[in-house]
Amino acid sequence: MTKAEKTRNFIVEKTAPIFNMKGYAGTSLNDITAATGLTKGSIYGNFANKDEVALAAFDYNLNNVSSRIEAEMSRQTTIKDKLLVYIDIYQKFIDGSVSEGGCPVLNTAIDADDTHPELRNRVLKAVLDWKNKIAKLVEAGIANKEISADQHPEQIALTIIAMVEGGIMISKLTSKTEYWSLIMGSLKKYVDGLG
Amino acid sequence: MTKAEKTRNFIVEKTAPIFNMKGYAGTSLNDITAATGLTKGSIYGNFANKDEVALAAFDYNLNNVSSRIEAEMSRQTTIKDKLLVYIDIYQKFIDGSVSEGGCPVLNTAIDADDTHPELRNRVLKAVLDWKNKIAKLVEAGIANKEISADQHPEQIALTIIAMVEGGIMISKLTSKTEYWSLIMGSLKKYVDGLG
DNA sequence: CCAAAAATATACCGATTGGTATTTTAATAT
DNA sequence: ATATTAAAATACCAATCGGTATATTTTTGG
Repeated sequence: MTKAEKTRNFIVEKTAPIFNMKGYAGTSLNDITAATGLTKGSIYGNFANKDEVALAAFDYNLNNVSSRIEAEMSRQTTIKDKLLVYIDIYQKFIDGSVSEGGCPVLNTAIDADDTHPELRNRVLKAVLDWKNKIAKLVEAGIANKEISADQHPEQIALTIIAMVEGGIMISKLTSKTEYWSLIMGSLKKYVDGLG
Repeated sequence: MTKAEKTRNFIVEKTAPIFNMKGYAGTSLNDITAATGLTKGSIYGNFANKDEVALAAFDYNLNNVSSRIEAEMSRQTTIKDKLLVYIDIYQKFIDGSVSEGGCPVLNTAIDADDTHPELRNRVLKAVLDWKNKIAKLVEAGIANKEISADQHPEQIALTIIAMVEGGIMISKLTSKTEYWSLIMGSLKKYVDGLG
């Protein structure tokens, strides 16, 4: 890893939580230099512009959550347990014990969908990938009789994502982990009722 | 209504969709003057600062959705049908046939929760009021035997809000009304299963 | 250790930000 | 109709915005 690569990573690590909390328009270059301790010249020596930093920060934030989810999923044996890993993982993103600012998918979707096409495309891909991943899990669950055959994989995937992301919005806004538990209780019941 | 009141309303009407789409930090005073055709002097003659415009715009956007929901709810007779009015109402907010930028509660919650305490407090109150309103409906449903007595009103309220708001995020981001239909299909099933 | 190259810091740029003091225009009450 | 008041437009402000050219410092290969 060259010095430039190290610095690039360093900048992304330090600014990713800021972009996640303040959004693209709300994060200034002053925020970026303050968080890194670097100067504007150094930032622009490693990134062409603010957009590139924001895009890299989103990728970093997304990988941060999806890698944790993937790791936890591989520890689970049943499909239903795999579908429920979001509950524990995202709790940590809500209470701030892991990253700051909540879910980057939700934040970036709201932040960028009417304002920043490039960023929107990335989070769009993330949501579609997420949906397809869950749908495939459901198909596997149908194949091994864990889930009944009359279930609609895509619908289940979308419903799970909606409950998770909606739950994050509510719990983060209200700072009530109890609300997260209640909503996730409904999700458990939903997944349990799939077959 | 005095001239000043008229102008105030005019400014709020014109800028409300912009704040809903671009967020607080993303909406500049230039956006405001461009949307209204007024000058900065006129804006600041009617509002103390940008914050006041943003707060008034949120109130306007919130009232826009909640008044439509209330009107549609009063047309429904059963509790379950009342709980399902969000499906049709919010579809119009997603496809842009009514207002622009999606749900102001979701947008403002994500935009403000880490950045703008005053705006956050307003949307926080909106979500809690919304939750309490649904919980009361559920209690009425339990009272008239429409919903079984072992159901948890607050949990149901939070679950419905989560599914609606999560569904809005997905459907707006992907521009797929089909996804909205699928998620709302799950909501219907959920509400139907309450008793 | 030393020269070439790479990375960072400094100093600056025009444009835009939110906001204000003052002047001009429009509305209103007598 | 006119004097008074209210509202809107003009012209300005310092600060910050994203970005760049250049100088200085580090790193790296020989």
